[in-house]
Amino acid sequence: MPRSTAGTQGVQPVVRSLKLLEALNAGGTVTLAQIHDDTGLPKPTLVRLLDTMIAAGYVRRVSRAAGYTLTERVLRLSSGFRHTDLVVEAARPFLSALTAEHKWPVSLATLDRDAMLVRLSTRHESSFATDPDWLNRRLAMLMSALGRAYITFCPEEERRVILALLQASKVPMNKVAHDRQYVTSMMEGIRERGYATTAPMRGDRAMGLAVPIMVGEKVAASMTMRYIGSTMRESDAVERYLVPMQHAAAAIAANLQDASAEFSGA
Amino acid sequence: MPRSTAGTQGVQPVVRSLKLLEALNAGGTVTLAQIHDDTGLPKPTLVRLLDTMIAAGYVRRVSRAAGYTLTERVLRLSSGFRHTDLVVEAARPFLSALTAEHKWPVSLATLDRDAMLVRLSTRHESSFATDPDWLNRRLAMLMSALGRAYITFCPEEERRVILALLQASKVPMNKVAHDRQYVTSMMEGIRERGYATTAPMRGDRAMGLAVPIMVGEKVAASMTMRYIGSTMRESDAVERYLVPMQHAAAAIAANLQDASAEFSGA
DNA sequence: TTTTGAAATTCCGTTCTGCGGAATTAGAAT
DNA sequence: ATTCTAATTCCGCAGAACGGAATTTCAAAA
Repeated sequence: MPRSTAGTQGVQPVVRSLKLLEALNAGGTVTLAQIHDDTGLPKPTLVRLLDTMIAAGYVRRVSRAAGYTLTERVLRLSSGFRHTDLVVEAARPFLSALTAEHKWPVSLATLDRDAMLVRLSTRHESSFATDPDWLNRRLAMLMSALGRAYITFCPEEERRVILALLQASKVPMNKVAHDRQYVTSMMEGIRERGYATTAPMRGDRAMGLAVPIMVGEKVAASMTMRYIGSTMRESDAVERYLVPMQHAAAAIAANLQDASAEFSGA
Repeated sequence: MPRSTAGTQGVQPVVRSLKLLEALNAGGTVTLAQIHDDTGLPKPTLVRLLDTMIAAGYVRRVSRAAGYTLTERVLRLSSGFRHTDLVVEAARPFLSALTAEHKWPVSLATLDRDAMLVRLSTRHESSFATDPDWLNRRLAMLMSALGRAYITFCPEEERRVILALLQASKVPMNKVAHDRQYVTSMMEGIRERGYATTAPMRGDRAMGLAVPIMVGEKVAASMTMRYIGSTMRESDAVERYLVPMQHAAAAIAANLQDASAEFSGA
């Protein structure tokens, strides 16, 4: 049993107060009785918790009759959760599934200005740790499989902006952005084949096979499977993994659209 | 001392967990040490709280080294806080100030489909309670000062929709929407004078003096001062209160824009 | 206005839980 | 492999949270 659970399900007042906040969110302005019905918590307990939240500035008592309501301060409880995080959440189980079935680690990255930021990785779920952990690190746009998949499939307008940023960049890895010929033919190849690969690096045994996660015309993220080049040829990897990867990408995109509908409509 | 505070400021674990959530929001993915520095809470306590939140689904441990991060579930803690609530928050102190200075109650309403919903009132802060409390009730668009102020100053497109809704309505009070002549001349008068008044009602001693709260071209809300007609003529009320009301409206709009910038940009 | 009744709030003794310093362990870096 | 920092678990005490019962509040009815 990892992480002791001490017989109870965590710190009780915390669990209860989160329940309470969700109830307030659901109802707008709610009376004590309604909260009591929704949460099943005893009224004196609710009053105590509500008083605490009022003192902390998250809740206001409207009137005895109307009950309680949230203040704008609750926005601080989720303001740091960026929209791109939704992709990460939606993708998590699918990446795990891919790794469980095919064994290689899979990771996912989103655009971060002029590079790809690795947001999610199943490295620790795979026995075949290839690289050091790239989680939360930035990868070069034109050298990494993740970056190539992104820039190739993103809308024309966006691609133009990114390339301009890369050309203005002083980082050596971005120098290739000046080579129009190289960039264009690379992207043509990727579009044709439907996947991107890592640029060959000195002494890097790990190969990447990356596909975009498309939501409409936009690319929400890209994901890559990292395998060790010496164990199989690229054509073998493509034959085995490309279709599963593409299916996963489509499924993630579908989940994502459901999720955003849920939160913009409510 | 109203509402006992028992020597401490509320339920401790709740206060602490809210602090913790804010820290996680500020940092994205944060290590235990960072949270410790941010919040000043002891590490064992933080681990206990974090475990609780993980069990509840609001937090995930990324890795020992990278630390902890929020899950999409935190959106449930504030998803119920609608954008229009921001106006209410921003307006609150200004309405209180108006009532403190001029004694009459002031209230604020936002559009709710085809009527105005009273969102805020200083009725209980004024000695001169005029009406029963209209908080959270819906007022007729064309008869109330609040509704008239809104529909007169809102964008053309929006006005057309509202009028269509009113004409389709079966509520007797909305019948006047069919009288084009009446509606047009009423709005012309309001635009000229810069404020709206309540439609004269039988036996209603209370008079309203309402102005819009404009954010750009849009009307975020309208606010009205309610005074007793027999104590002064409309011209007196206008002379004394119109300019303060307009200033307050402008100040509220300014505050509001700051507030929304803070939360969309972060 | 007074009355009435339902609902919100406070009280307070009991108990159990949250607390955090110290000890331990995990894991990254070398 | 070794080292060393930072995360995590342990555990006995203190006092905080708990919630049933009593009380108060407030709005609507008379």
